[in-house]
Amino acid sequence: MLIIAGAGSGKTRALTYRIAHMVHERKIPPDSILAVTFTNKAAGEMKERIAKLVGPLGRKLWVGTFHAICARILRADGEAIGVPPNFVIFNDSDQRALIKQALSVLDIDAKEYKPADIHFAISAAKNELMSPQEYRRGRRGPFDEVVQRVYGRYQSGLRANAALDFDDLLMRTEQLLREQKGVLAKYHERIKYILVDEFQDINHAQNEFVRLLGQKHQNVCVVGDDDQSIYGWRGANIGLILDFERRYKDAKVIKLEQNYRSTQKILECAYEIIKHNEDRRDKKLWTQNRPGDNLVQYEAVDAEQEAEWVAETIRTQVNCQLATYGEYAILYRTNAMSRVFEEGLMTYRIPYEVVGGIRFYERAVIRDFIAYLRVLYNSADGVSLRRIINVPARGIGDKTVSHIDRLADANGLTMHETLAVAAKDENLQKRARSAIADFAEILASLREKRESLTLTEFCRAVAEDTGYLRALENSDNADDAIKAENLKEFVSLAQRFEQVHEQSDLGAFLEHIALLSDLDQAQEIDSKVSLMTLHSAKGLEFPIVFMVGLEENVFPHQRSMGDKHELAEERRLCYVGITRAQHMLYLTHAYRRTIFGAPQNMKPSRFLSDLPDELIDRQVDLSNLMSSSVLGDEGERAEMEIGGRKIDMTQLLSRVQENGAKARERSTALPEEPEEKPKREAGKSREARRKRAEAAAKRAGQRKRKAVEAAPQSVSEVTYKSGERVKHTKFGEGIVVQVKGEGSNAELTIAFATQGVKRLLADVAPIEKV
DNA sequence: GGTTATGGATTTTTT
DNA sequence: ATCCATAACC
Repeated sequence: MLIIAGAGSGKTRALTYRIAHMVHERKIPPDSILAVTFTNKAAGEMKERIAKLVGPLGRKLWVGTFHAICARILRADGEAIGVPPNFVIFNDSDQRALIKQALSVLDIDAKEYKPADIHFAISAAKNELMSPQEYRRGRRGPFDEVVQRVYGRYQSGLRANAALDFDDLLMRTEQLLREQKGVLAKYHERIKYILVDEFQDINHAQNEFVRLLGQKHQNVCVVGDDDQSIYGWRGANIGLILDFERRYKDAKVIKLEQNYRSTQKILECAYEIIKHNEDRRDKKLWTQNRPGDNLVQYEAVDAEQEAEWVAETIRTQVNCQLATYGEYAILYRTNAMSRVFEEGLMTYRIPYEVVGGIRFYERAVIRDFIAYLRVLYNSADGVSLRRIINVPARGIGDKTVSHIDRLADANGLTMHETLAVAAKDENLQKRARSAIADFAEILASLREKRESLTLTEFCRAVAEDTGYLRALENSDNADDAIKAENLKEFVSLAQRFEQVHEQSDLGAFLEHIALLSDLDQAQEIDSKVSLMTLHSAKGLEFPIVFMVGLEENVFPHQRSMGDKHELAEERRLCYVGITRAQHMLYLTHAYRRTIFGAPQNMKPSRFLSDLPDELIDRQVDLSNLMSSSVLGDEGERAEMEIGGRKIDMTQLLSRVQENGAKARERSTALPEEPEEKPKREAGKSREARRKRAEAAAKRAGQRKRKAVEAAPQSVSEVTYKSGERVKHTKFGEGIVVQVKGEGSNAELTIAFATQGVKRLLADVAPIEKV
């Protein structure tokens, strides 16, 4: 069965009710049902909802992500194709390290062939189930040649480390099921019903996995929406959802087109965006919900103002009890954009939660510690060993390490085994030898302890015996204190894992953290504004949504420019964002944004101009006019172009009061008294939060100082600020839109109601404030 | 061998 | 603006 389910049409509900029906009405044993999702979040949610419907029986269901399920299959049966049962899972940075190693072995310049690009190519090949040998079919460039060689080397590197990468989990499972008929038969026996969520995001390897598992019983039910396919860059192939009908000849196709989530106006806008895409199944969602309010578009001068406006809007609404913080989401295109919004929210003391982004597990300390655990779990893992061989510094530097490398190569041993050899090698300095011996001793004693200790105790022992924790605590580097805290936090995380999971040995724990990257999700997310990328927002809904940074080259992203398919994907991403909103949607953009530390002029996103005027209320903050790039030199009619729209100056003038009041409000809202640091939430990234809070406080301080400096030096001088109304003896009334310089030397740019825009000197021009 | 200074690249989205 | 790799210095 193929269920084409539009956004907000109750897709997860359809899946969970189907499962409940199968269990309750059809008396199908729950352990013969497999439900597959893409994200842990989705898997968790599904488990929860099924548990509610089905009760304790539901726990026997097999629910998980593709990767988690494959890992489980490979642990159980992978040995048949040479996958070691205690394999570790390499993440991005491990993979990158291995690729760099391969590049240096093959003597290829990492500057010419970027590891990231090669990684991407290898990953793509694996998603297409292509081996290194098959890689070059139909490709013949120097880059492809390099990729092929690195790919081969990389795979043997993985093997030598007893490791699999994310893509291997899929590729090797496919291989296992394809080659080992006995294994396949075993799983056919076990799994009779397969359900797949978000089928539009499926890639070739995953599709093959489903096909092999489902081919016997032909009972496969998939749910998806081609308009929400946003993972093409990861190998997802929309074609496969179409292929489904061909593959399963008597498949039923069901369309869910009623939306239960959003207002009519929001849906209308979503449709206006998506309808521009070609090659989509034409469908139009409808709803019985109320029409709702118009969407609001806000234009800011710069990203800071944009963030401030968002924060202010949220605070005002919450203060008026129109909503609670937990009902808001701020969605942006790239993670890098979260920061400016975090600062804005902090200034207004609004509690928030960043979903995704810099993760706990990606921090250097934590990765170091995990590397220790991995080495102790799987002694073949040389990548991890290399990472921690000199952490904390113990006198085994690069020179010594490459010597060990050579020894390992020469003797055909793992790096770990080579330690014993190296400790006796006369070619090494005595100091290095004893350092190596001490290190090997630490590892050996820890490995022994592993037998008798619980997971938590063992983690504690690793932190202490390796001297890592001590080194961090004794350091006088301020950052190290934070790192020590992190380490302890990690140990208590292990403790929590041990309490929650029945199977809580080291292997299970390592797998858990390898596959679950954002375990530190908020518990009390209900009371906080959620910040996340548009990608992470897929599958979620929020009463009030801010889509921010709607600017060309940000969204649609620069890298998608010029490619029709990628632009179509950006458009789908926009569609996904809009359809997250239940009651209200705000769309914001800024004319200036700092990218890579350099301020850039930005243009409003093309997506904004696709929205129908009558559904959008545009809020143009007058200080936009400060941006001279948007000033037009209009004549008598005194029209100006702002954001591609003609604005009548008289209208503009009528807004002056409002804006002036707002500006005054804003300047008083800004810290008069020293900024009291926003309440911090316990839990994830406490110190990251602290750092950011400090940065924000600093900024606020600077801003304040600036304000003081800008104040008139002498009372006799008249100073002008943008947004103020002035009267010129000849030109009549106008608004100051830009002030260059200070005091009487200032050059003012003034927009006059009848005479257009003029540049005047403050102390010469015959003007006075109105 | 360890620590600090400097220059260059870097940011799409995720299991 | 910040992270990372390499070079210079202790």
